[in-house]
Amino acid sequence: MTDKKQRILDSALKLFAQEGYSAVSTNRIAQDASVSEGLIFKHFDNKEGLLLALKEKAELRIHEIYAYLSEKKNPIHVIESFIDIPFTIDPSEYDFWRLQFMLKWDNRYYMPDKMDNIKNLLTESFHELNYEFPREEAEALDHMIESISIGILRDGMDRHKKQRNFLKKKYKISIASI
Amino acid sequence: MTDKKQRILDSALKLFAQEGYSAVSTNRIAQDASVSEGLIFKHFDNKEGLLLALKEKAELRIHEIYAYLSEKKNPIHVIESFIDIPFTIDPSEYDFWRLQFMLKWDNRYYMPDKMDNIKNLLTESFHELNYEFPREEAEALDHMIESISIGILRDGMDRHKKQRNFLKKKYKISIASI
DNA sequence: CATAAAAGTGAGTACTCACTTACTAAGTTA
DNA sequence: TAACTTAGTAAGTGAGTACTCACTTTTATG
Repeated sequence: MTDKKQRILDSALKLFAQEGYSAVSTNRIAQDASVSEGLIFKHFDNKEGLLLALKEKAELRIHEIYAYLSEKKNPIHVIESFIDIPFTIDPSEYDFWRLQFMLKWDNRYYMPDKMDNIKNLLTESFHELNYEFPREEAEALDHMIESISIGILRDGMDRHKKQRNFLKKKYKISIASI
Repeated sequence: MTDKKQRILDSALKLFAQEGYSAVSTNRIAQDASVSEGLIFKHFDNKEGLLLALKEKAELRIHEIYAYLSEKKNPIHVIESFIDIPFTIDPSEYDFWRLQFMLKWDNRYYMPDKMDNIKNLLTESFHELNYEFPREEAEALDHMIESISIGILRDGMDRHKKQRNFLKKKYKISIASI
């Protein structure tokens, strides 16, 4: 990965995440990255290639998260770590995740849930803890975390911090006060 | 509202919801509505005017929902009706709501939550029911309903039906089995 | 060092974009 | 019925679009 190729990806990610894929021209990406427009096509064939390159990274990251969760032995720890996910994203990665969430609305690039593995892990965990409806419990928690993630990506982490401890309390994970 | 003006709005809504605002040209809208392109600008000034017309409707609908919830006297009924919301949307309105959710990612058109009134109503309800953290409880439920709504808009209602009764059970609303 | 491949440029290309203009047809009202 | 407004059209407009191509510069390797 050359320096300029990386800069193209950085600029594309930033602009796509801020304004949407269709609203950003290859010209603007080139300018933002201080690179000739032609270079984009040398490296990524076409505009869509740029987007696909960004999506590949996302799949890797999701798999990393899954791997991290699945090595936990205690089901309580799986649930706790899952709740922690949106609160441990580094703000420098917000653009990256924002783009992934935006793409979920685009049928062309929406992949029917890569997160399913993680949901299964949660279901198992709730099952081990003898919850009555582990599948539904997992979906409910997943929904909350998805929605909290969206909130954080849209207006920062501060407004959502309270939810973290509240949820942990709800799932009887021992920690400090709310 | 003339027939052609309505057809322009219908086509714009459909195409914006399916492919995103920026990805749809006024030319395509005109063709889809079987209308001259110029007429769009006669009626709505510019492309953005089209979007704003669609957004106005959304604000009205959200207020209707709020009014409907706020006339419930029993807090249990407020919560139950809130859970019901995504399951009672008519599929013919999916495009309409899909567009609203998509626009939440667009800083230019995102209005810091028109849903706040509804969240306050939920908080009051949980308070009346003596929940320990009514505010957080309301946010959690709101998050779940938002995320379920997104799921329904993306891949239909069937996959999410179980969640409805599960949630009602969780909030001790008397109904049949899950 | 010679050479070939890869990285990078910038001026083009055909086409699409949102929007305008000049116009006609169909009401509506005085 | 004459004057005026509104609905509607078709053919533009210049700016911007994704992408190409002929070319130069840099980098790696035998």
